[in-house]
This record gives sequence, C-alpha cells and structure tokens, in this order.
Amino acid sequence: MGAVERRARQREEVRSQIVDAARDIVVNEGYHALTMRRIAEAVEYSPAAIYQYFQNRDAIAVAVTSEGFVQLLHAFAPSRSLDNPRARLEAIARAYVDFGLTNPQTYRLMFMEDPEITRALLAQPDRNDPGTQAYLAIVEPIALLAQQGAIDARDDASVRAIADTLWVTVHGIVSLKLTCPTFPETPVDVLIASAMRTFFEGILKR
Amino acid sequence: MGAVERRARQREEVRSQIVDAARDIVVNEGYHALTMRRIAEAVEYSPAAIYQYFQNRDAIAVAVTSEGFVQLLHAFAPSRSLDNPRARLEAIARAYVDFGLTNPQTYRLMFMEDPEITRALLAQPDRNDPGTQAYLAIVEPIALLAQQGAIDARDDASVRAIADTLWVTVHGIVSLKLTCPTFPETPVDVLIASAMRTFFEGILKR
DNA sequence: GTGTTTACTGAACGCTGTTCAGAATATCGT
DNA sequence: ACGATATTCTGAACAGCGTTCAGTAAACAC
Repeated sequence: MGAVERRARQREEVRSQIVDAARDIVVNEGYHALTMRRIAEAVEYSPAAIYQYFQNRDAIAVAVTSEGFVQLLHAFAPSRSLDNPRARLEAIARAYVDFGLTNPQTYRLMFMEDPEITRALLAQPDRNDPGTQAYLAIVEPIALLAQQGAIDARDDASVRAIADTLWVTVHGIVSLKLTCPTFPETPVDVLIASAMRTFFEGILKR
Repeated sequence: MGAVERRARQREEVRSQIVDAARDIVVNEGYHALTMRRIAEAVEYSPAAIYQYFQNRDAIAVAVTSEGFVQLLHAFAPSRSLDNPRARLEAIARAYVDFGLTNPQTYRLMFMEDPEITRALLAQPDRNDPGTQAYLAIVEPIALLAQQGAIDARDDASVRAIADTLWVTVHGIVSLKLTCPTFPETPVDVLIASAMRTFFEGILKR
C-alpha cells in the first residue's frame, strides 16, 4: 500500500515549502509583507490552496517563529560547551544579543510583533520546546553558580529571578536596538559590555 | 478680521479630536484596530476628510505616540523631585516600568510596534522633545552620582552608557512582560526588585 | 449677490484575509 | 480497465483596508 504514507509525506513537503517561502518573505521584507497571495505565488498555488495546509496566516507565522526558537537554541550551542559557568553564561548572553541583531525580523516575530504568536510558542506547559530549552540554557549556569556559592540564591525561584533579570537585559538591548538603532547613542558592543559588567558585578559575591 | 485665526483654531480643534479618537481606539483595542474608517466614524467625518488634517494613518499614529512620550515624562515628575540621586534614579526606573505596564498599547506604539514611528519621534536632533527629556531624566542622577564619585564614569559617554544600561533593563522588563506576561514566571515586582538590586550593586563603588 | 477659496463627500482602485461552490486530480473497489 | 469516491486545487466572491480624486457643499472676500 503505502499510498497514504506517501500522501502524508507530500503534504509535509508542501507544508515546509510554504513555511520556507514565508520565512524568506519575513526575513527579507518583514512581517508586514507576509501575505497569503505572496506565499501562494512563491509556492505556485492559488491563495485558497494554502488553507489546506494551514488554518490561517497566523498559523504560518507561528510556524516561522517556531523555527526561530530552534535557530536561537542552535546559536547557543558553542557557548554552552564552555566549562566555566560564568564564561558560559556571558557567552550565552552575548550569543543571544548577536542572534537578535543578525536576525531582526525573526527576533521581532519571536518577541515583539504579536503577543499571540509568542504565547502560542512559549505559554505551553511542555518543557521540551526550543524556547524553554533556550531559557533553561540561561538558568543552568546560574543554578551552578548558586550551588557553588558564587552568587546568592537560596531557592529555585531566586535562581530563576536572576535568570530573568539577565534575560530582560539582553532582550532589552536587542529590542531597543531593533526599534531605534540610533537613539541610545551608546554603540551596541559598548552597551553589552556595560550590561555584562554591571550584571556580574551585581550578582557575584565578593 | 480674525476669520483666518478662527479657522486655524478650528482646524487645530478637529486635529486634536482626531488624535483623541485615535488614542481611544489604540488604548482600548490596540494599534491593529486603528483604521481610518474607525477614526472617521468616531469624529463623524467621511474617511477621506481625515486626509485634510493628516497626511496618512502613520502621521496620526505618530501624533498619538508623541502624546505617549509626554505622558511618560509626566509620569517621571514625582520621582524627579526626590533629593537623593540614587533614590531618584530608582524611582524613575520604577515609574518607567509602571508606565509601560499600565499603558501597554501606548508603550507598544512608542517602542515596539513600528520602528518608523519611534524614529520619527526620537531620531530628531532636537533635544527638547519629551522623549529626549525623559531620557535626560535618567542621565541626570547618574551624572550626579559620577560627579560625587559614587560610581565609576570618567567621561560623558560612560555616563550615557550606564544610563543606557538601565534603560535597556527597564525597557526589557516592560517589553517582555507585554509580549509574554506568563512565561518569565518571576512576578514583575520581584523581577524589577532583582533588576534594581543587581544594577545598583553593579555600578555603585564600595 | 457674485466669485473664489476651503471643506467635505461618494465612489472608486488595488490591496488584504478568508470562504465556498465547483472543477480537476488521484485513489480505491471491483 | 472502469466507475465511484475521496482529495486537492482553483476562480470568484465578500467584507474590509489605506488612499485618491472628481465633484458637491459651505464659508469666505469683495
């Protein structure tokens, strides 16, 4: 038999063609340029045909964004292999900012464009999704530092509070630089250096 | 005579009616709900008539956003009167987060929605606009602390770098909480307390 | 009151997301 | 191989969007 299998495979193939086309449009022209007709043209279908593969445009945007979280986790990989937890944490933070600035449109989709899109990918209780994995990559070195007594964090909530503090900092750098690259006149490398220095001076016991 | 004056006054009156209607729509339903037809309906004009008062929809959005920066500066007022520069700085930072969280749609328009809108209001060399004034309100206490020798900042750029570091932190808190209120599980009051503590521990000499 | 400038409207254009009846295609049972 | 059935795709349409423009209504100047 296998005909039903092949159909399922072809379906998946078209689905990923659609997502690929959507990603190209978003990356090159921004989310506002992501229209069903543009996608349909790229994959050589009629606009209506797309609805056989995705419920609506939002679902396609979510699929593109989902890939973004995978990419982010991927961008963390080299940093995660560093032995020293402090160096590891700083490298991850810098990789985060780097990812956001080199993938502005994807980052906007992940964290700025539409709360519904972000919620669809981060609000799930599943702890195995790439977004949560990326978050845990930040938590891990902090938990280790706390365990080593290098920072003050009695319980799990305190560790997460520090992780979230770092997260909002790096997210703030990316987010602000993406919306107004010129106004905070401090160059991004100086800004991140200042933020890293302040953060570690702030949390490390001495 | 005075007829030309009265006409100018009436024009200004209609303009502010349009901006008021636009602000209501944005605040209550979000930027996506801000359509020319909705605005026209609110001010009881035909959609085309609006174009006699604003060049296009973006110009109206900019006007609404501009009011947002005035409101932000206003929200800083009580904090700015505090004598102690450290207390003043922290109060301003907390007022910033408070403003963002209590005016989510306005804040989105100011710093997240469309880079063009933000740029139109912040990228001007004029140092008297409310946005820059609000920024200078953050810079001032830091400059004073540097002058007092409480923090390390030799030159003006270093002072601004520290100001920008604080700014990205509070912006990060607001921005992240607005797009995903649930995921960083740390409650916002705990998060800002952690961020403030880390920031001041990080910059204050001891 | 007449002429002229200003304010406004209705209709239209080309977009948008989405729906749906019907046509085309592929699969299945015999 | 062929008719029946399930699936896939299209064209046309709907309502709404920002914006433009010819033409009407109103206010002004003289």
